Amino acid sequence: MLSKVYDPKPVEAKWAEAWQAERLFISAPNPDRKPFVVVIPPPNITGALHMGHALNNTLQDVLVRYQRMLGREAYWVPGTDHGGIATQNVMEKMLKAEGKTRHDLGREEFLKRTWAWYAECGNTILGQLRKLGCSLDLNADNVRFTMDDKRAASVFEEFRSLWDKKLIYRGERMINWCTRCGTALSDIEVEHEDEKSKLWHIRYAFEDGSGSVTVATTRPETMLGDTAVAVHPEDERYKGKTGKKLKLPLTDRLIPLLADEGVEKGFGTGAVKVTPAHDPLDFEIGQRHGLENIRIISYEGKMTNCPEKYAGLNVQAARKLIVEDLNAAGLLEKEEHYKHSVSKCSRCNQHIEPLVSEQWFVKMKGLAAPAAAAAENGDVKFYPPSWKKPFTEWLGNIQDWCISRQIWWGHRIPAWYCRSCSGAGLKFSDKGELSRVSFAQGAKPVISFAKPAACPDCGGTDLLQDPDVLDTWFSSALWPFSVFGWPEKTKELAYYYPTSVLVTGYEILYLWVARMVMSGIEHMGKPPFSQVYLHGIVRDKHGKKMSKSLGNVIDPLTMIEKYGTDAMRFSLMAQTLGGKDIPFSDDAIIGGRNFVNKLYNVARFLQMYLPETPAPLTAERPGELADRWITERFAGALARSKAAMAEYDLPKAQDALYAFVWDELCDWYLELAKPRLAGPDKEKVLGLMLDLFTGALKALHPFIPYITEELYSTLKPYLKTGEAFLLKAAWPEPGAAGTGASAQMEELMAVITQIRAARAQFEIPPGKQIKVLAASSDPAALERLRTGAGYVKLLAKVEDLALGADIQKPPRSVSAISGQFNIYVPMDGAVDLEKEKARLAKELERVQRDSAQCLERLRDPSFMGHAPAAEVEKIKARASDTQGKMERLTAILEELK
RNA sequence: GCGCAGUUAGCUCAGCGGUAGAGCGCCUCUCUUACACAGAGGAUGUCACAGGUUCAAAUCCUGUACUGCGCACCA
Repeated sequence: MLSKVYDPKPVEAKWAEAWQAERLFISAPNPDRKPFVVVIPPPNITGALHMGHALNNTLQDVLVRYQRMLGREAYWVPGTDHGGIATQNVMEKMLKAEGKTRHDLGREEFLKRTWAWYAECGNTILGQLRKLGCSLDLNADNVRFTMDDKRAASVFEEFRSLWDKKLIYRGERMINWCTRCGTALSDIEVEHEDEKSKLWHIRYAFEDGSGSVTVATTRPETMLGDTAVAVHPEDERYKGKTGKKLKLPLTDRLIPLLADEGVEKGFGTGAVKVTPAHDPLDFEIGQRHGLENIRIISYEGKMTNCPEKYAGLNVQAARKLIVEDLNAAGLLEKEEHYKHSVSKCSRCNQHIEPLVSEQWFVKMKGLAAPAAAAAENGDVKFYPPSWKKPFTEWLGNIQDWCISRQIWWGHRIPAWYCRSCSGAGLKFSDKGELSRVSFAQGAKPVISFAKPAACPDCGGTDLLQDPDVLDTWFSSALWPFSVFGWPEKTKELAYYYPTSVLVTGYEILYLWVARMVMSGIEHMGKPPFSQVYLHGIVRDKHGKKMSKSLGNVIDPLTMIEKYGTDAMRFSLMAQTLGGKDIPFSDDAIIGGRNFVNKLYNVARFLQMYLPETPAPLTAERPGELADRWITERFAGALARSKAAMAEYDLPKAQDALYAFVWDELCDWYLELAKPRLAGPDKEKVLGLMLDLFTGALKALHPFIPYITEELYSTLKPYLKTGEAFLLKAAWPEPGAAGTGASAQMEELMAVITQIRAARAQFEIPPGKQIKVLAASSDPAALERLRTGAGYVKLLAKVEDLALGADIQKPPRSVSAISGQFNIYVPMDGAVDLEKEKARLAKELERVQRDSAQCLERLRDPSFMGHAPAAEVEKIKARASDTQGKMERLTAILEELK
């Protein structure tokens, strides 16, 4: 006999291995079948998988396994993402531990190391996906990487084609600069956070001595780059003063006071200092008035282009010193506490410096419009649907996308410059490497994947590649078709594109999903998927975001080690609803583990009765009430589960099966079957149990693949037909329901429950066989109970069940009411009369309340006049039912007096 | 500031017009040869608040309050 408790570890390892070795998850174009395609959101190669990955990949796996069992040509395409800044940061952290920076290594050596890291980390991630039970073919020939050769070809094609269409351009714009990461970022890689700060009021005096203007600012240090002060054109306070010059404090520069609609009259003093090089609004004002952009903060975050005193200071230090100097000069009018929103780098949490810089951009408006239309007209559908609006609104307000990053790890921008023709447009580092490019100062690009043999203008051969790399999302945007070899016209691309559903967290809806939709339409002519399933974030049990600093991180691998993969998957699926965030804890997993153990024990139970030498059982099936009932219940559970799957309601789909197995198959049917397994019906009953249980295993397989595959493999030899692997089996078809067995069975179940309750409350020892009497004035009901007497005797431990229309309550007995029946349980000794009275009185009260409610409604003319007939009938039936119960209860209570 | 979600049993959440539900936790009994990772029984709720619609509201509408999340140039 097997152990009482299931040990998932060896079982999960065995099947994970077998599935990969047999290559059961590989797919090939098959014109006879409809494909079901999912591309994995490729995990960044930044370390181990976390709980979010566990959720994301389990969701996909459930969908893919389910569709595979429904007969679709299922293909879930695996891969990893090079992860741009995120990965570079990981590398830099490791270097820091060695006391080095990437500059100590140089670009080439740094990239060599990162590729080595990719080999290591990429494999770790694939191993972890395998552990999660993902039905991904993880053999090397099937795994993609966003920076492998084929994907590099896709990225180049994307760049070239957008460049040719003039959708990629280079220009000087306000961008978000992270001084820690040392690169530009796109707008959506910036997070906003409220921060306590101060609002400083600074006085700028007019050149002509006619007083002054006071500006309010949260960033006094940027005043060194001011090129104007602006007020609203209709602000009375500044009537006649605009156009005059102001003396910029701490410098010898003069700046104009000008009028601009962008200034809000109500805020502060109504006058705003204008620093076009370091503030987005100021940049716009500057553009409108032709102001000069004076960059006083360097890419390193240090003061520059300013009086020597401040040069080289970091922003914080400069702020402190400047405030002191202004105060000393009597120009600081006041300082107030102020809370405002600051920009932070989503990768390293450092403050972002907005600054003007020449970068590569993609023009987005024209790309966004068809993507928004696809969402509007339903070509791309969202689950939950509430994401459609934010999606289309974001596309509607889209800004151009800054795609160049001043880092090393990534797809290098395929632009080359001739050293002699580009002249002053090329800037070099101390080491003589090309460090920055300026088209404004004369750099001329040649777009090419490989180094061009010669400069098309002068024929020179000294060409240098652009030092920047592309935003990591630039390659991710192509993922649903680059994985199939685009721009090559492969047969995979033709068969699998567009994919079926994209499953991802809502936090990358704009960063990734929107861009995939745009590039899919642009390059393939169709959106890359028709459905988007957006899930929430896995949080700790209190709903807090998991983070290393809070110490509340739950590691999926630890959970798997402790409870098994199936248990973790089960509990994740039980909680992921409506795209909401998921509070997760050890406690939550235990329910999953217990269920897996329950299944395991059902199999153990069956094995006790199955012959030792496996052979298919008889094809005959039993047909008594319990058999018809359980068959009907299974059909219902399958139907509910299937319907829920169609709506992406995975918890409901799973729960329907869970409830069937536990509450019906185990708690009732299996108990009822026990004696029959020792009798002549043994093989037929066993056959039905095997049908139902293996059916449930199939239906549950997408959720808990390991235990179901394992149990199926042990039971398969007893089945007439069986597939080699459960995962290749067909998902069971719901059979017919509504044979009437349920109502009849439930009547008996209610009687059993009543007897059990009486036993428990009057402390009749659980093992003791008792005598029970049941009376009813309804002969048909009595007949039904007579037929089902065996069930009652078995499950309520009754050795003698007396039935009759005129049965009287025996003295020293406990009473209960169930449906049509008065049930009496004679007691050995004296009955605690007070307890019995209290129990019945409580029941009477409940019935009375119900009855009164029904009668009141039936007396209410507006109810009778308005409610649908069916509803009225229902209430009438309830009224008569409760009336009967009341009378019977009252009679019993009367007798007890 | 604008928008979107949420507010139901101690906890996590279902239910979304016709008698308040599940899982976990809690209490009582039971190690009955599938399972104590179990079985049987039990307790627990002005369904955030205020209005409205309706014969009937946890469920629909309006508003308020909190909570969370997006978006936003208020210096």
